[in-house]
Amino acid sequence: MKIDELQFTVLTQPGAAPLYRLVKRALLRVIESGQCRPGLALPNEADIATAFGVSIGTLRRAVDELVHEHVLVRRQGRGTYVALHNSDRFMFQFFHVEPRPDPRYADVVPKREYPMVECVAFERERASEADATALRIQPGEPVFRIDNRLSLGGRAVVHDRISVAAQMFKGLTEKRLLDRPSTIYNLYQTDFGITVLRAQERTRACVADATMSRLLGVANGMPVLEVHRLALTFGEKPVEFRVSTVNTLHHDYVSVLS
Amino acid sequence: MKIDELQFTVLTQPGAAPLYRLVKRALLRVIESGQCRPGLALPNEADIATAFGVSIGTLRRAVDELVHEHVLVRRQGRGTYVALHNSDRFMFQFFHVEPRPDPRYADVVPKREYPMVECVAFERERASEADATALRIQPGEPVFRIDNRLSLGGRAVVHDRISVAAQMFKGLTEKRLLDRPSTIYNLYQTDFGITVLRAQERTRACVADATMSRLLGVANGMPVLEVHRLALTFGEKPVEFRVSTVNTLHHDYVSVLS
DNA sequence: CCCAATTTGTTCGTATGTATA
DNA sequence: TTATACATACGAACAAATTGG
Repeated sequence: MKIDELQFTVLTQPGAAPLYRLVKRALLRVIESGQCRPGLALPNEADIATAFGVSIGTLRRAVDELVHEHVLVRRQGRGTYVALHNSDRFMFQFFHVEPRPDPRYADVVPKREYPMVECVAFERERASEADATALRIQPGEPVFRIDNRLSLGGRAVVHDRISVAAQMFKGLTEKRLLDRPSTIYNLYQTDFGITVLRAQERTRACVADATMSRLLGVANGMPVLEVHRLALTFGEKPVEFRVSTVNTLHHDYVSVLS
Repeated sequence: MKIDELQFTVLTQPGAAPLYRLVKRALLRVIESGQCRPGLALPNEADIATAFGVSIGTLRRAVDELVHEHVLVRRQGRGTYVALHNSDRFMFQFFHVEPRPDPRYADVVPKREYPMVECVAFERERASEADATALRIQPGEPVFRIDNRLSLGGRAVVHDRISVAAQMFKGLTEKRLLDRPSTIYNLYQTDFGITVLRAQERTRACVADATMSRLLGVANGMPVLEVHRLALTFGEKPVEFRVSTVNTLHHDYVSVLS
């Protein structure tokens, strides 16, 4: 990507936010607008800085924040890239289920494992009340509903029920979903230009109903974890509402507070 | 705190980590050593920079990282302080239980509420296997065991079973625990010089046993959330092992992935 | 294998703005 | 008002990683 192919504006009104934040927002607009697709390199820092009419230090500060928010990725000697959702980094930013460690080998860090994903159902339905409030659409509006089953070490551990607004994912089909080469968030990004930046989760303990006990191979009435996740993109816009049901008999939901 | 009262060293061997990281570690050593107690201000940036023999930009970069890790707090026009564990910020860094929002009022952000804490038991016991592996001590070594019950809106929601090495908390008594003016992590910090920086959690769904159903007022056999938390201080040293049992009938365990 | 070009990473120093006491 | 301290912005020089010749 060359600097003279980019359309941008840096609104520099006095008394507003610091300059590096204006630059950051300008960069965000460039990225959101799709002028610089995920995976592509930005022009080099010196060129962007002069094009924006700011010093290189100011530009670097703006880029620093975007790197920290996983919007950009820097590689010394190569360039700065729009972040792609296919690396381990992004896979495990949103997948937190791990086998429970054997207490006898406490110091052994359990190796994070890629889940095997199996699509159980793909439907076009009408948004439920819960879908609608989460996705900020009207109840009854069309949604795609995807049911996936995730396995670790050959054992079914997680069931995901995913709802996305059909409006936002025009042309999504079961085939395209099944043929995706990487994660589902990578599909959102490459095929629909939607980048999931962060997610809110609400977790609770529930009892496995008949369907879940069948899908996860647990006894009926066993306690399971239920995680309600709302995934957001730029501007806090909701992208996906997902209810994950986790069999925590042999696995844990892990997180780090820092 | 004046600059000439500080003992410090900046090991600057060529080929090592970048200078700002060496400065960061030097600052960490100063803080860990207790020369600068939590709540106190550091000397101003210019003085620290000249004392360390680095530029102000380099020092600021080191401080930036420590601020990001909640070790330091900056206040424009006032100074830079060693972070204290008494603010909302730190309270809610480690407390994530919120009332379940009414779906009819989805846009209303539930106001975060301070839990009412009630000490149910305080004992000096011997470390179990689980305590020992988590806290990296020998099984049978003395530990303090604290059982707390937390209520939100007058309803008991969480039970915490806390284990800490007696070795590390010499002189802890039930009275000192009960008389604490703020959170328990604030007590660790002010009375024992131990700052909890981050924590790892493993969450699973369980069935309430007789004790828990009594303490939390849930029916026997109801599903509850069980959160195993290991709290860490400087150098990844374990401080506290805690098992939280959460009644998620009317509350959620919330988190943000970003 | 080494060299040169390119790009980000680190460090320096200075000047000015803004919040606080 | 004044002094102090952090915040922002600028620009230069060199280091380190990467790539391609």
